[in-house]
Amino acid sequence: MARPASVHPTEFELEVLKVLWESSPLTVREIRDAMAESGRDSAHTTVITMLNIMVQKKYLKKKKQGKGYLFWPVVTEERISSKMLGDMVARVFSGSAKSLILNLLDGENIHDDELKELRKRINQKMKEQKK
Amino acid sequence: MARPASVHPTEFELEVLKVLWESSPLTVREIRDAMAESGRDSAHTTVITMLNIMVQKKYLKKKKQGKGYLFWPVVTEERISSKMLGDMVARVFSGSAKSLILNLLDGENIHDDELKELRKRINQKMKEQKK
DNA sequence: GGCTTGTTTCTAAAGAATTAGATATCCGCC
DNA sequence: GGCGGATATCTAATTCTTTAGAAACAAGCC
Repeated sequence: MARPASVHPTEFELEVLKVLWESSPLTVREIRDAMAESGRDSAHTTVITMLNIMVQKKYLKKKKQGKGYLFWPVVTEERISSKMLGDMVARVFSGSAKSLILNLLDGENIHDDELKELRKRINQKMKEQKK
Repeated sequence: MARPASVHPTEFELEVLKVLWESSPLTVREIRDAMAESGRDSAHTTVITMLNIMVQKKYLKKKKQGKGYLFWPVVTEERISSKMLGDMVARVFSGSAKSLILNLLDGENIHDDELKELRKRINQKMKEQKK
């Protein structure tokens, strides 16, 4: 009878993960600083709170080191990205990955050389599926 | 000092929108029933509450008709989809639409004829950009 | 030992999302 | 005009997310 927990990392959690995917393990201070760099300047205690929640949710692990703790991710970027993307395909695009891609192609987001790369990858994929 | 409002339609709101994009305008009862069909069976008053919130948020408009109201969307599916997708590209894929698409292609989500269609669309796009 | 500095734990506040009951209102019908 | 059924409004409870202060604790230094 209330709001359900998000199945994906929340906004804050995703930012933490991005920092740690870049380099880990890190201390709270290092994480805090990296997040402040990219615009999210939270209090030290806030970051600790969130990190502990993320350990609870099994996104991270921590280990005592000296005064404080070191944190590192136990989920991969690929896995999280795929899950979030899959969810969006299902929920927003009624299960059609194709229509999602068409939507992107209609935007102005993709460079010429990137298009070339995508076409190559599609051809490859088609060959594989032939087998 | 609290959670910021979502810039996108929430889970519930998206389900309402999907119903109304399919066919509109509809009464509360019709919306409620359609949502129950697809698995979300809420109380009548819950649906009313959410619909009014959505009118406030400018997702819908309503108009008196007989006893009750008729509701219809004032945002298009394309617009909402693009926004949500753009947000995901930015937040999850660091701004690279290409890497999002590659992620999808690596899955097992796309049929052969769909791949063909995508390739066609990419070729088209490349021609356009040449100009 | 006690102070400083940096850290964590405890606690709780506030807004957002979701839920829905109790109550009020409207409209057609007898 | 009043009753019954359908509808809407008001109100509030619950949980999640985000925030961070106050207090506790650890470690090195004088």
